[in-house]
Amino acid sequence: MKELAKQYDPKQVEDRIYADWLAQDVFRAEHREGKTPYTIVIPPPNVTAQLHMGHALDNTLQDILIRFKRMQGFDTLWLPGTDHAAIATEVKIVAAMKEEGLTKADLGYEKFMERAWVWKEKYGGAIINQLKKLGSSCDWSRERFTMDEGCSRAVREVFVNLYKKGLIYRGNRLVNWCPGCVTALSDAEVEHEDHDGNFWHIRYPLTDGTGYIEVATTRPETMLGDTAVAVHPEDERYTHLVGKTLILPLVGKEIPIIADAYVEKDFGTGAVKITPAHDPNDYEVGQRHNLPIVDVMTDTAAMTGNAGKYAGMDRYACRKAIVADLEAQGFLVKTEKTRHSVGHCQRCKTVVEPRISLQWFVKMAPLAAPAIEAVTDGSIKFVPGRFDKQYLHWMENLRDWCISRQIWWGHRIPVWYCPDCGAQICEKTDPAACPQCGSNRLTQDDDTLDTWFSSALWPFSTLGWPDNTDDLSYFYPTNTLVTGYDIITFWVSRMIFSGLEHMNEKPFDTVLIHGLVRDGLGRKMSKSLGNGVDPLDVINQYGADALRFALVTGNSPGNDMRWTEEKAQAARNFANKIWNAARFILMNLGSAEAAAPLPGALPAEDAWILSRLNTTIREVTDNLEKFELGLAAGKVQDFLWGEFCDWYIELAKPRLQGADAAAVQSVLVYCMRETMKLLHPFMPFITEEIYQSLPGADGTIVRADWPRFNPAFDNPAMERQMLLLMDLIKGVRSVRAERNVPPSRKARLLLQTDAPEVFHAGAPYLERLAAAAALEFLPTDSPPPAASVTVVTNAAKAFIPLGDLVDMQAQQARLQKELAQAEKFLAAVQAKLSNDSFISKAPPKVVEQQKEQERKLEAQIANLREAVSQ
RNA sequence: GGGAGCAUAGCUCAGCUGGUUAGAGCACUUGCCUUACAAGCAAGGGGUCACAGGUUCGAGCCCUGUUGUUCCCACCA
Repeated sequence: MKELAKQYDPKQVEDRIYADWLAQDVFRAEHREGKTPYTIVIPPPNVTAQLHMGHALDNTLQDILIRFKRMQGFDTLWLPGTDHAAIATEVKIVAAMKEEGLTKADLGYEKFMERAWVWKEKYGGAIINQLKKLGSSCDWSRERFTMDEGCSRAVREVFVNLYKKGLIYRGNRLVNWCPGCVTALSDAEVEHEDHDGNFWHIRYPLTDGTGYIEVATTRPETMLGDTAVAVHPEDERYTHLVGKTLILPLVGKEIPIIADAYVEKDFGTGAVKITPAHDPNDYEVGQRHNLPIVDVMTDTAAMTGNAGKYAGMDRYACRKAIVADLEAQGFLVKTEKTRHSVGHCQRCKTVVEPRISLQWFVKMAPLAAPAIEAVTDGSIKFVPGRFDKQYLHWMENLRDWCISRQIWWGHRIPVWYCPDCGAQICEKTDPAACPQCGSNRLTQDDDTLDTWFSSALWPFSTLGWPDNTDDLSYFYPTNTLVTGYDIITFWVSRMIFSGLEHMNEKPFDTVLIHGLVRDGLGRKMSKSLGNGVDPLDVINQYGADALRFALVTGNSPGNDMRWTEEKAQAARNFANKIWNAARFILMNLGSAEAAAPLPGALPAEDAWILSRLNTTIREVTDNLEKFELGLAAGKVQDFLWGEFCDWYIELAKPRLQGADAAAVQSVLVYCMRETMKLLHPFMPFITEEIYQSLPGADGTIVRADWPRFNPAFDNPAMERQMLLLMDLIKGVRSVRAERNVPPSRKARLLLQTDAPEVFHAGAPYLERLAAAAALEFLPTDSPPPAASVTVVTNAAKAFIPLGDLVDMQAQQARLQKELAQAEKFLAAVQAKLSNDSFISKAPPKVVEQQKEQERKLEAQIANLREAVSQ
């Protein structure tokens, strides 16, 4: 027998086992005759990301599912990869260049891209190794990258197809513009936040000198681009002024007063300055009234030449200057404090500026319709179901998707322009010359695509699409997508309409949504707060198994969780408990024959634990099928610790010295092995280590058969019988603890019972677990022994002669209290049973439970009454 | 302005389609180095399941309202 350490050390185990798995290639997906595929595509982390707790949770959940399905015999594929994360990555690269005093303009496109790829090679892949530390059983041979050759080809294919269907178009539109990243953004990439600001009331004089109109704005700098003032058509205060003109203060330009129902009469002054170039609503109003568009801001939010004397100023400096000038010239009526929503760039947090620019868009309405149907008709299910609403609400209110970005790191828009004839060419292969005029002076569009454009294709681009590969036909559609609720809009929704559009089939059937991992105070983990927990530190200190188990226990779909170190400690303690249980079993095996098959006729305790194991198998499997991973983890833990360790191993101890040692050994090994399988998806490393060391191990646990419910082991009668014994043991322990009797002080145990055979068989356990020096049976009608403590269960009365430790008065009080409680409970049970509507309406099973309860209580009360009167 | 979640023991949270006397971990109290484990064992204290109504034989769970809290969406300048 090999000597195992008393404490489990994950460091001695995890890396070695992971290396073994890779060496044996056990994660590789196969196409086997007669098997069913089960596929998960990883939400690709940003290629230069560092593993954080969100990744740890997301990937733990995926690994649990894929390991479970793999053991169930599916042809599993967990397809890994990374995302180029266009803006996020480019921001990092640009920041690093700045350290060297370089800008993108200094390098130019080609040199910048060279640098970017070098950067990607250098820093990309760290996250892949971190996923491996976590134990992720991805098929690494199929690892992909959103900008690799295949994914790029898929992007090109999709763009060209949509272009030719007229679903991609280019237009000069008002879009969200980030002056920090200097690019357009999609609506989804703008985060709105309430800010304190001012509401400036400004007087615009009428051209004819008969008065003025007062407007109010939170962004006075945009007035330089005003081309009208709008009022509500039915606002009596203003109707007589519609059609007249105003002089725009500071600018001196004449602008019309128009009527438009967009204006709310009761808000502000009821008159709105209209700046079509810098506000989405004003843009709409401008379109309706054919107003000119005056763009007053550059791509970095400085003022343009249109801003007159303010040209070149930053937007906020300009705001200050404008307010000062308005005040100085008497146009400023008043300044109110206000709180209003301000859009920020998701990546760099810069305040987003609505801006007119020439961008590419995807026409959403035709794509959204089938994507909505797929969820409403149930062919794609969110778990939990309430996320349907979030998804549908988003999908039903979509505006066209702005997909062009003015950055370089990404997929270049595959459109060429002919300077000679003005042709616009979009084909699957790069055009050498203009198909219309033959010009060879074609230039490609400078823009790149939104990073989500490529990740939207992830479930099929990674399987080889547009080629009809074996992987694509076998593994698509995928099965389960696991992700956080925070990217349903960015990613999940776009994968759904993309899959339906390009594959004619949904990309997955189930979307398992999880929440955020927050800190111990419930705050989001963030760099600025410095409250982030590094999963690698946790792995280093407690092990990957402990991290995984801590993340999954108590976690329910869709809900946020708080991370505290205590959770890791608890999980680590559990790992140690498992380790020691295994150590105990191995220490007691003696020889290898202990792997013998289970004996035919089983003693009560063996039948009991096998029945309990059996039930656990059924429940855990059921929970996993229903994506109740946290419940499943809890049940394995309860069985392993609370039943197998706390009871069965203790019961096994005396038997291991006796004649049926071999039988006990085989039950111990059997239970341990099956439990390791149940636990393997959650704690892959320690379960593999133990599985391998148990006799009879056949290869890796990764490919072991998932335990199945075995009707032959289902044994409620034996479970009931064991409960009688356990009740008595607990009762004896309780009274002894109450009197502070140390376990070393053994005492005789005298029993009065109608089921002596049960307790006779359990004698060794009573001696060991209830500190009984000897077990004796008294006739049921004999008087109690003197100076003894009395324990009452529904199956027995036990007397423990403890001499001077016995306090008869306290004992009477305790028994009276127990009796009162039992009687109260019985009364409640009998009230139900005497209620006709309960009998007639409650399911028979529930009625039977109550009757069983009544029988038990009556037996216990009878025993208690006797004990009290004795 | 619309929508959703959460509210259960001192703390963090489970509680699956309503069905025994509401659970776990941590913390706390007491006793144990019982030859797997002190990261352990045993025993124990601690909850009017936010509040108010309702449905039901039966409600932590379903319905209505209230309060508190978190989040998502939204073009009131």
